[in-house]
Amino acid sequence: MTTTGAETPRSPANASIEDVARRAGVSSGTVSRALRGLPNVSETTRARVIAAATELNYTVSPSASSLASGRMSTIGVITPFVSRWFFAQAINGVEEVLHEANFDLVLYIDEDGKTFQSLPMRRKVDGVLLLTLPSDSPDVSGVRNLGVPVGSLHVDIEGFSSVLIDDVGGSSMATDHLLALGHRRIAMVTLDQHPSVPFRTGQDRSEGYLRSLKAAGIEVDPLLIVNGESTVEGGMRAGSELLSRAPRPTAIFVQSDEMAMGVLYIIRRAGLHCPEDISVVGFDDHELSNVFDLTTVAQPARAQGALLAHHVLDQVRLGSAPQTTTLKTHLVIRGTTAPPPSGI
Amino acid sequence: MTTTGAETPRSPANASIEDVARRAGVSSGTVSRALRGLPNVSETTRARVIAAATELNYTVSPSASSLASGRMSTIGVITPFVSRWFFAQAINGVEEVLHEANFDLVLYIDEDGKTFQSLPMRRKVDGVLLLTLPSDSPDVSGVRNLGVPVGSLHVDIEGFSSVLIDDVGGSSMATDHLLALGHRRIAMVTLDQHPSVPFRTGQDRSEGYLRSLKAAGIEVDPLLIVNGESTVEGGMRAGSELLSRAPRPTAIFVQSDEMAMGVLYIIRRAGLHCPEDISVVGFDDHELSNVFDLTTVAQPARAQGALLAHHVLDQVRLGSAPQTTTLKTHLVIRGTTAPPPSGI
DNA sequence: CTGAAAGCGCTTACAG
DNA sequence: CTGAAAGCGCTTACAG
Repeated sequence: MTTTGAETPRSPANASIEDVARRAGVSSGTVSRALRGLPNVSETTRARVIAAATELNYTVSPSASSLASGRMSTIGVITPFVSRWFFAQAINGVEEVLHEANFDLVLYIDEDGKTFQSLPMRRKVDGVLLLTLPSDSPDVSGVRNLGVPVGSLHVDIEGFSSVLIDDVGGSSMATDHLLALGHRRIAMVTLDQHPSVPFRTGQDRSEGYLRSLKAAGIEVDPLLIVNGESTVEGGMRAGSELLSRAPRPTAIFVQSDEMAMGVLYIIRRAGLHCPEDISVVGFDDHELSNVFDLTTVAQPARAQGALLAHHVLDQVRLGSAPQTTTLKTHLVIRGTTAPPPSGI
Repeated sequence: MTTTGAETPRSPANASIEDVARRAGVSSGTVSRALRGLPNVSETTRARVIAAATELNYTVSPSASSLASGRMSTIGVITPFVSRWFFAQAINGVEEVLHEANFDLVLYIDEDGKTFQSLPMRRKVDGVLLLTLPSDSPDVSGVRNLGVPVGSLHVDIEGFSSVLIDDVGGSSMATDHLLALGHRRIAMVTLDQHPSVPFRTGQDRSEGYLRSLKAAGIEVDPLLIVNGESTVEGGMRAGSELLSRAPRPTAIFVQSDEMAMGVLYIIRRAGLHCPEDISVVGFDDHELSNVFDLTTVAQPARAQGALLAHHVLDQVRLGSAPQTTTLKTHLVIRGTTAPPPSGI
């Protein structure tokens, strides 16, 4: 097989740093420094090296580079789902930041915490981003012993970077909005609660609701609080249950938009109208929320992922300390909330 | 810092293969063979090595292993979105298979085909899975020149493995269903068409519709075919347009469930009822389709990802030839389709 | 500013 | 069945 020139090398068995060094008339050490933009390389030499590298279509061998330097340029991301709105958005934010920083994203989808035992990312990542925690036991010691910076979303763990949102405040806003419209009989559909896990999301959102009711002098009716299991289907079940209460609630605060979609479905299916007969507020600002015309508490999921990635990247590259940031939420008022039916 | 025994090594600066060899009283070459389950190692030696490795909590250094062997145990996945149903499901399928095979999944989210130019996965993956193609020009030569097996979803490219579905047949089924219910004035909302790209999805789904109408002896009305831009919002726009036609169509075949959700929203918002006034069929069987009670053509997105991963893994590990598989679709009849209003 | 050389931690023919 | 040794392709003190 003859080649007609170096112009279009048909996968010419990847040039090595030695090839580049030879072509540029320098040592491989100099090539390494020049290509990585290190100081102490004359500009003329650097230019020559870059030219040679370009001509040879050279790319550094990641494994050789990692082996020699100990840097992997890779961040492991552990997520329970890739298909749910919040996680998908967070991953988008993470990916954008890592990509920009020339880090690779190794994805581990882990619903039940197996990854925390087998640690498949061991020795191949410079850092780990936890979009979730092991569900049974909050044992993150394996990840901690990896010896690399770790960041966690929505959970504040000693020694880890984290990004949180004000779940209490957000839920309180949602509840206050319903109160301001004149509602008194306000139900709540909760996320799954994890008693043994430091995920405070569900508890915090409940707390905001309780706090607002209390501030308004309204007694809490435990029959108006139902678990929606974090899913659309669970929201449907919870919605059915709440519609059967007598007297029926005039408004429902739902701790996630996906569950709220289930609730809305049930309301419509029961022949009721939202918001004329009953108001609904969600939490998330899911991308379909506007399609459902759903009033909701918006949280910046993508920004949370991006920020978490930045925190961990700072630790990896600058050796800085773990950082914790709490992001704001805000109420998005759409068409599923209105004053209660006048008959009540 | 003193250690109180080898039981709970607090990140003991990662044992190397030499440490294991010393402890087991063999050479590092034997350790390598024993741990990888290669033949030509006596079972007693293997047991000794495994014991030593366990005691030292040894894990092979991926970069050293890759450098020496040339194998990366990593597959690159390029996807335009992680948040859309089809891609999220496909990624789930891919991840499961790769995880099972002990391969890492490096994720590249790439909406506009940049990845095909910069090739960030160069020299670090054993194979590439394309859940998308560069949108401007169908130039996959960069990926091809990577010199590793490539698989593509929904596009059949020479030299690549691929997984396809019968889009023509599926759309034809959907249209036939509407015809069987008695509809004659059947509109269609199309996916974005990519004239220069070998993505046949949109064209094929249109073809199935046209074929069924033709077989039924119905003349195609170009005013009843509108582009929905592949999004919920696009579906809303397309829906509005179609509702303004006179006479109004009695049914709409929508080429994706997400667009169909937009169409359903518009129908409801126009004060019309589905399916009493107008029927709608989607395509996908999106996870929210049952919430919308949407009749649709189901395609196994997760299985497609899994199968594509298998195909490429076969090429990587067995050196087998690229494989192409076409998967079936089936009609899921729910509540958005019914006979046309009797007045018509 | 640059080079020579050690070293990163494995895998893999090659002998035996 | 096992060992000695070369080699994978870089990075990084260390000299100069």
